[in-house]
Amino acid sequence: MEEKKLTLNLDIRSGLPIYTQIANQIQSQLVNGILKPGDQLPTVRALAQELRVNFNTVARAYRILDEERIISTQQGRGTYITEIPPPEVSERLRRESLVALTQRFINEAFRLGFSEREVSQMVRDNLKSMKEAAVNDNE
Amino acid sequence: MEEKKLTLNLDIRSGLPIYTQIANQIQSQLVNGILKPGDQLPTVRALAQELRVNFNTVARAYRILDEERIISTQQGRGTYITEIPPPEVSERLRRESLVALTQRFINEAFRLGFSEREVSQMVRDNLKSMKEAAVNDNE
DNA sequence: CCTTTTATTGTACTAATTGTATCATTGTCA
DNA sequence: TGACAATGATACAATTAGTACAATAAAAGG
Repeated sequence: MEEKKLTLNLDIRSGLPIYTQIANQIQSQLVNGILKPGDQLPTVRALAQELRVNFNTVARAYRILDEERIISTQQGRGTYITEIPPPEVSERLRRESLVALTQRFINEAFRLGFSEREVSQMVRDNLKSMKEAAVNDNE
Repeated sequence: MEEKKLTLNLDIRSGLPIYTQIANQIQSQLVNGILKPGDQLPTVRALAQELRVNFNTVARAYRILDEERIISTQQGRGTYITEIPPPEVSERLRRESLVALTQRFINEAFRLGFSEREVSQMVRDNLKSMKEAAVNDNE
């Protein structure tokens, strides 16, 4: 669950940009179970050296996967595979997990002495500021 | 009121720096009553060893909490939860803990692939059914 | 007891490692 | 050849680790 070698095969003639190839192959290795949630990916510089590529190209691949929430890149620390919503999980189980998650959240909030009003207000505010942040990202 | 074990859970995939995670969790344990005023926290080196982290990382977390007057760090002696949190501080802590709790909840829900709409709907439903249950209890 | 020594604890400063941002260069294709 | 996408170069910022130090407490010696 740590420090995989991460063997990638780049093909110059494929026509696909290098960063796309890197991103695709990491994603497919995750789907195939070669990479697992929690795994640390090589640093942008290490993988770049291995692939004989500029590290910004690797960083770009990582950024794509990060935006898709497949990995989590953290300045000063490294990049890690995140959990993925398992596609094989049924919609019913998915909903159930949200229900459970929500109940835990609300119970905890009540235990801290917050009112129903405070809780729903906080959820609204939080969702709103999140949406605004997303909008800013697109401008 | 002394020498708690202080169980913390670091998540490398959370995207938050370790020092932030440590500070947040100590703060929330105080709000939740797991830690109490006057409690001595582990030494920076002890907690660092336990978490497999450099002790400066723990020291940074402690410094953050110290600046917020939540703990008192004393060179040569140790670090302690502040004795009497001023009322405005404890109220602030209470609110901040709700913010943090809400953010964790929403992040987790998004990570599971739920939309903003689904999340807010689920919170509404859950609060509503809770209120109804409370009414039934009083009949 | 009091003083000196040693151990323990947090602090300060710096270095190393990591990802990010910005702009320049290259190459391809209409 | 001009525009645009891909890649490279360079400087930067954030996080964590390494080392030396200072303050306090505890232990030792007299």
